[in-house]
Parts: sequence; C-alpha cells; structure tokens
Amino acid sequence: MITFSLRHTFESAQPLTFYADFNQASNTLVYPQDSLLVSVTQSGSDEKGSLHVSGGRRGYVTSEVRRRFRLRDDMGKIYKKIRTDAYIAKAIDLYRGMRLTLNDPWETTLVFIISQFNNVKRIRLITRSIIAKYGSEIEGRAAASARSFPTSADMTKATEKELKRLGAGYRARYIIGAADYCTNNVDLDKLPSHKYLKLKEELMQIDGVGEKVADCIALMGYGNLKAFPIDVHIKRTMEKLYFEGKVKRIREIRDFAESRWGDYMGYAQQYLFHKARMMA
DNA sequence: ACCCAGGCGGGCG
DNA sequence: CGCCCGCATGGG
Repeated sequence: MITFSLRHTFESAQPLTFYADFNQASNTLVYPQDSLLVSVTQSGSDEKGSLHVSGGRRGYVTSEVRRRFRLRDDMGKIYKKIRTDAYIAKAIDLYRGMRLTLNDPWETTLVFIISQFNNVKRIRLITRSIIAKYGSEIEGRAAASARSFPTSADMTKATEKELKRLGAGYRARYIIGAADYCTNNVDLDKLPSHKYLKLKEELMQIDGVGEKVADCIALMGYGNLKAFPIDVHIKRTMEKLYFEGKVKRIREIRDFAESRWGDYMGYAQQYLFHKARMMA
C-alpha cells in the first residue's frame, strides 16, 4: 500500500487545486488533463486507503495519474531525509501522504503568475474564470463535462481589459506578455527540467516570473526538487525556526534549506508551506 | 478604515 | 548588487 493522501495533496495549494473539483464527502477529485476528464477516488479517510481511477483509456489514465501525483516517490526515504526537527516532523504527521504534483509547465506558469501578491481563494477564482473563458470544452465519463486548461496560444487572444474583468488586476499585463513569449519565443516543454539553475534562468525570462514564481514552476511544473520557493509563509516560518527570528535574505534561507534537506528540499518546502498556511 | 495575500519590475543609492 | 516602492483586488 502506498503512502498517499488525495485530500492533503488536493488541499496543499498546488496547481490542480486551482481548477480541479474535490468532493469531500466522496473523497473524489475530478480534473481535466490532456483533454480527458479524470476522476480519482480514495476510499476512506486514511492516507493508505486504496485509489480508484476512472476516465479515458484505463492504462493510459492510470499511468498519468501515477506520474502527476508522483506516486513513484519513496515517501519513506523522503520523510527520513527531511524529518530534521520537531516542526517539520509535526507537519509530516499532520499531512502524511501529501505529495508534490507534476503539472503542465504552461499551466503552472500561468497559475503562479496569478498567485503573486494574491491569496489562494482568489487564485482559484481567477484561474477558474480563465479556464471558463479561454479553455475548450472536453467530455469524459467521469463527469458531465469540463473545460481544458487554455494553452499559451489560446491565451494570446486574451486582452488586458478582459483579464482585468476576470479579476487578474495588474497581473493581466504579465499574462499577456507570458502568453506571447511562451507561444513565440520559447518551448516550455523543451526546457532542461533537471538543470535547476539553467531552468530557473530560462523561466525568469518570462514576463511576471521572478525568482519565487520560477521556483514554483521548476518544482511543480518540472518536478525539480532542488527548487525551493520562498514565499512570505516560508520566510517567516524559517526565520523563526532556524534563525532566531532574525530577518534573513532569500539567498541565505535557500542555502540553509539546501544544506539541511539536500535533494529533497522541494518536498521539505511543501510540508513547511502547507503547515504554515493551514495554521495561519 | 486597515491589513494582508504562495511577488515582480523598475528605480535609486 | 541590495533595498524600496507601487501595484489591483477582495476578504477578514
């Protein structure tokens, strides 16, 4: 039995959180991917409850779910490496089975451009509005219907005025720029996912993508676990926990994380972030 | 009214 | 470089 919690993963504010539907009563997640509507159900509330996957061709969908929910990650090994102190141990105990997810690079880019200087509820609302307006309709057996996430080419048709009407605010300009750049100047699917520094440098060429958002894209869009996004929650939490409450630079916090959690620092970040956000 | 939210880009010293 | 500021929007 694998260590996986559909609920904690869904609630951890990762890209799919912003557009998928999660039914708490049935513990079922319905989300569109690759023009399919996929339904994932986990029986029981236990993180080891068995998974049921439906929608599309069974073999393909099952392997995609395994890939996107990173079900091949050895959580025992990861927990052993990142369980370095009481705080993160508590986070692991509270949210055992929470996985990082692997999402489409463009999808991740758009979602995290929207995320800046924003809150989760509004990120979700704006993302859904964008999908409703610019996505295309797909169907599946898992539910009645849904819309696929708009491609960067789809988004080049958007105007700043439209995006502001959907609530994007000053980020509307970034979205326009990013859609154009990712359609005409770079192929996100060809960036070097395993070369952290190079990947981040390339991502930061995109309009509205700075260091923090680039780390989010590297982590959740490319699966690069050396990425360590430092947002307000992480910064405050780590300054308090590991730096005696003193204000530190991003660089120093990142170096500390790397020395402490090494190749699994991205997972450490997700557990620290989720606990900090849930407790706030 | 005021503060905050998974920050970024531009400008200044 | 490193720091500071404005930025749109809605919820607590």
